[in-house]
Amino acid sequence: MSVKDKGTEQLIKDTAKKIFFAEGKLHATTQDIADAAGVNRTLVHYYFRSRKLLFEQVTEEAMDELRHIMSDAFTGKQTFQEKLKKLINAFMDQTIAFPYRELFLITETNRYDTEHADEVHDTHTKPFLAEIKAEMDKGAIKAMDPRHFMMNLFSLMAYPLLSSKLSKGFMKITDHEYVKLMKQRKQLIFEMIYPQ
Amino acid sequence: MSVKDKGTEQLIKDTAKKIFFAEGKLHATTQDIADAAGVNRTLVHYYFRSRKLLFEQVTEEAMDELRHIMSDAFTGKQTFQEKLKKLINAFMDQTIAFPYRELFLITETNRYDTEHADEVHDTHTKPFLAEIKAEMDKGAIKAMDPRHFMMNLFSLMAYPLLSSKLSKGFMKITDHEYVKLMKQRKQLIFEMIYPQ
DNA sequence: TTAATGTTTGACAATTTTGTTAAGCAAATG
DNA sequence: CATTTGCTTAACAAAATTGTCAAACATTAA
Repeated sequence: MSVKDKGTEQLIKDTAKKIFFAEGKLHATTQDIADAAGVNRTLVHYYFRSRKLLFEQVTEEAMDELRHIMSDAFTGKQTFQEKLKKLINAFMDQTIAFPYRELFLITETNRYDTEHADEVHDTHTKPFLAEIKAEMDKGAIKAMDPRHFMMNLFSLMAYPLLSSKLSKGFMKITDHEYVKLMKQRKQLIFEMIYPQ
Repeated sequence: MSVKDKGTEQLIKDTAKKIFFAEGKLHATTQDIADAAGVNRTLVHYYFRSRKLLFEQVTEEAMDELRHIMSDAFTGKQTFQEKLKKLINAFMDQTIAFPYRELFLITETNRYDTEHADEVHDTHTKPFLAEIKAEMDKGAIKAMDPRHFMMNLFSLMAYPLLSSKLSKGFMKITDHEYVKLMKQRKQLIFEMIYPQ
């Protein structure tokens, strides 16, 4: 099923996500989005009422996507090591496709001072933190505040893709080389986080 | 010398940096900046001609600040270990004060497709990468592409501060606790990067 | 076919943001 | 004291962006 076949509403939303999350153009106007989607700008208002509501919907769905990564990876009876690999694999794939998704969320939450869902913690994050703690007690990974562990993990996965333009400039890395480096990171991050 | 005493031009620039880099309000208008600085908006145009020129100046100075961190830390005859500590200390302090500085640079470079300074590499980054490589050859740190090492380092330093709102939400961390965690990271990052 | 329903469009209005101008003001220089 | 100079302001103009509306169009059901 192509992007076009999903109907105009979905097309507009997907195009907005592409512009925000993949291209990192956070200042895109409704006109920019309509143009990229190849539709009349009025349709943005027809389907979403206002620019703000489109943004809110996109933001909410992006938050959901983030939430689900952890619940997807950390359910089931696999070992911690296997779950961790699954998490790294899924998150990296998504972040390669949409490097600026979190950047969008951060700037949007800074824009208006919206507090975001609290129940997330209990359902998704808390079990994850508990498993980390258990793994530390076993001595499998270095003891530290599990929240530091989690921050380290997500930092190593997200930041290099978020800052690719800066990194390319500072380290003189070509686009081609950068892709190669990013592909190596799944394994590399696992080894840093979970030393053999 | 207080912020006010530096003259209006500097005051406007400093206020803009505070809004962009400290508060992460990337969509701030010239009116927002003028209000925060307590001056008439016309002064923004008087001193900087246009919004775009103010942004370019702020961007350029932020790039310079980033460049200097590495040259500052990596000149002199200290050991690699000492230089690394110096770098972590300086970068973390700056990032705690201005967590969104890089976020601003990333979105601005995404906005217009500006290529950024190449000579940076030779003067600052290349010697740093060479020292990393030497340290790996000595066996002091785990062997990998030195560029990965550098990415890891900056990821661990920058990302948790950049994403503090998301992290606080997902892990239910209070503002107070977050500050405490961030203060611990200087040491923690050094230990992750440079295992004893 | 006709009516009903949902979709798309262009023209227009409103709002927000940026940029310009001329005049006022204050310090300091002759 | 008069003048120059740089700084500041309010009022206005221009541009960019968002939002509205009625009419045209297409699709489906009666």
